[in-house]
Amino acid sequence: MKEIFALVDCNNFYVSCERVFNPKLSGRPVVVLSNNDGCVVARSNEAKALNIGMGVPAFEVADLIKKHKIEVFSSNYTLYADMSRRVMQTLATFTPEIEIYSIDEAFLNLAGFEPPLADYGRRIQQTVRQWTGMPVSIGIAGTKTLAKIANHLAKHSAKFDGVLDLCDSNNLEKVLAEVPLEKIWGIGIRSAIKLKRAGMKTALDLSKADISWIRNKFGVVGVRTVYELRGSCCYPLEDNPPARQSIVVSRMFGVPIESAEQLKEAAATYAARAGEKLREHNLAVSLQTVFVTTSRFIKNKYFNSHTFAFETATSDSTELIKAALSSIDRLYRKNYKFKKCGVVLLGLVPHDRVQRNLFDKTDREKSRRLMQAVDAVNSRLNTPLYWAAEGLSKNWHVQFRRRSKKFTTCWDELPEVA
DNA sequence: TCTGGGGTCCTAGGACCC
DNA sequence: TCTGGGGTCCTAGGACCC
Repeated sequence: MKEIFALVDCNNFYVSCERVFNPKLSGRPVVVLSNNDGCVVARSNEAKALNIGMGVPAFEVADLIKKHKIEVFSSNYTLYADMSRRVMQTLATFTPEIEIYSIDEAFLNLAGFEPPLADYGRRIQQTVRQWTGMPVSIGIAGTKTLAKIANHLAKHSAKFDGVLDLCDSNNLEKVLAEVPLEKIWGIGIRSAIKLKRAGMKTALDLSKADISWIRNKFGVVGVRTVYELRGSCCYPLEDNPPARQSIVVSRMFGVPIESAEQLKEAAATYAARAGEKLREHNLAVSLQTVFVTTSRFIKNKYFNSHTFAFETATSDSTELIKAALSSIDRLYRKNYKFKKCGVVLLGLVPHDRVQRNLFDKTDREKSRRLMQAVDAVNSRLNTPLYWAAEGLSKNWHVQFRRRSKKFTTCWDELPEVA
């Protein structure tokens, strides 16, 4: 059967999450900032209209924010993750064939559903709004790349009111001729520049490009994009997500770190968090890379990384922390202002398929029970257990000065009705 | 003064082997 | 001066995504 994809995408997701619990924000310009309140990562339509760019540093738009009384929030990942879960659960009531593509997007397979599919899309849209408060846009088409385009048009053109089905479009060429290259899924800034140099301007141009030329310039990824624009499906629905390849925990510091001790606290903190993620996914790790870096924007730059190989794959935070500390011993240099470090776990294997080393003397069962106990306690407490190596004061810690409450996940922070 | 975080896939090139 | 051919595996870096 021919594939039919619906891409459901939450509008301005982080901003919409804030608005669900703070209705006064509706109709007002709102932005949400990244960690340390560094960059703008979400904007309401009103903020976009005021020329607040995506990803711009907050200090660069400070004047605009003041002038237009823009509402500003720090990221509240706990709230956003919970809202995402609610939206995805709602979508799953419409079809079991769902691929959660990101925190705010999912592909649904609508093959076999009775047309007109736009009506069905509208029902999905209304249900999500009613059950979760989240506004979504829906694009429907025969390939994921075309569904992305449909979604983009649905969101930005008032006449579609948030839902567009390109399957029954008899003038697909006319639609594609309106889509600039940069808006195509898989075409980033580099590829767009190369394509423009070759005289192309729109998705229609790219869909008609010579395949061997594309293969030569953009590899198989480029070829797939062209076929997808032509309506041939190259990316099927992944409703059984493939095993994860890596786990990363990295953060910029609230203030620069100069001492080895504090750098170790940070590395230990991130290693512990990486260990939690590892166990959440029932994985063990065989390679751990730790990297440290100064700011990208200063003269005296330094970046370095070190990789530690575990003899036996592990998911024990104490082992990750120990390895991270030894990595910092090699990476630390005096007289640098470190701005960021990170822990990367690679070589992930399912926990129940770990190959024991012949000379491994560790009591794996004891370690597993300890980690289970720590995770169980931490899932219930607001002030979790942590390892001594993480340090007590953490004055380098990431800062969130304007964070909203955990409205949906913390009894002490429920919204109040006056 | 202040510039995010976490992922994926692909490719080219080197090491190594027969 | 001349200096195999082909395969595999690994890694770093590029490009992209949200």
